[in-house]
Amino acid sequence: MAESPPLLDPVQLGAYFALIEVVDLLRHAIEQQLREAGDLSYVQFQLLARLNGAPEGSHRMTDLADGVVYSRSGLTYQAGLLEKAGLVTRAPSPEDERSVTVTITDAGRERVQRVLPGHAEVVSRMLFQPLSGKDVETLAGLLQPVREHMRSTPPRSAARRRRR
Amino acid sequence: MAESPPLLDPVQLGAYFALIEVVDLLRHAIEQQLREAGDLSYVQFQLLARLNGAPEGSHRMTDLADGVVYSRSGLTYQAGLLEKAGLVTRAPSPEDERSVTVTITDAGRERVQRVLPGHAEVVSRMLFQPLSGKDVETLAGLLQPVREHMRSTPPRSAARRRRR
DNA sequence: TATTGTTATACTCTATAACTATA
DNA sequence: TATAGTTATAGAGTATAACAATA
Repeated sequence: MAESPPLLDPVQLGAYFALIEVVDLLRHAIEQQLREAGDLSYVQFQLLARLNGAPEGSHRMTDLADGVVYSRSGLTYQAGLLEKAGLVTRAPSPEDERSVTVTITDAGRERVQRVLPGHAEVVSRMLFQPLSGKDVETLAGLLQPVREHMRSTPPRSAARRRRR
Repeated sequence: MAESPPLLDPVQLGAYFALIEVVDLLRHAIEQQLREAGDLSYVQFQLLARLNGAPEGSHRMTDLADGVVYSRSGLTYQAGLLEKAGLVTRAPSPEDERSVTVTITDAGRERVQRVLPGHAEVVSRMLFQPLSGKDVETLAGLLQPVREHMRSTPPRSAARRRRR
């Protein structure tokens, strides 16, 4: 049996560690800002923001889950919190009685607006301040293919994640 | 009052979203791998890895906390779990009786070794597969200054984080 | 039968505040 | 007084499995 070479070279390790640390610090700061400015968790903000950007301010639960949450029950839980807070409503979908349509309320839109400036400020200050415009383009250009690759690649132990 | 321009331009938004999504998916996959291969959470793995890389396999609690955990009690909790699992030991520091020195055990080192190949495989496959060697260098070069900037910048609401 | 969503439940993790002990 | 760490406690979030209803 041959000795397997290390799977990651030093440059890769550096990129990986930096990536994780940067996002960790950024995310922590954002979560604090969202909590203080609008009493929202990051997941809740993501859900609201997605609804806010949707044509009718609505999505089916299944569509909402995509990319934000990893289990159905997790989404039900978060949607329940948002509903209790009056930021969304839930109603059976007209076309498919099994589905639930989640809709953002006016209060929900206001909440997003209230939180947005501070959110952008944190991202701008922490992430983009040390980067030039050209840098940001480069960064976006590098991450785009990675994102697509991750989205399209079935998580190696598939079964478990049929439903995201 | 002047209308404030959006703080983030479309390219920045794209970079930001991609960054968050990529790390989110990556981290989720890694956490699954670590749990299955070695019954470790990411935080626990980070702590063990740091100890494993330390000169004597030891760190004071305070040093250990740095960058991995955001509250002292959180570290006590995780260190307690690792100790209960026999992966580290804790003992009062010789020089400063207030401090606790955490040391990785042989079992701890074995655990890290057991988990490492799979970890590297996930990172390699998910993150680096779509990137060229040159891309990785560029990415590392972009993230490095951001990382340093974040480390050196006091979190705007300082007081709360005197102790990390 | 397959899909959509909810519920019950159990568990992990995090954070705040109060506390102990040493410097 | 300040620092290092622990404990008690409470809360937020997540995931699995069992379930009900619709397609």
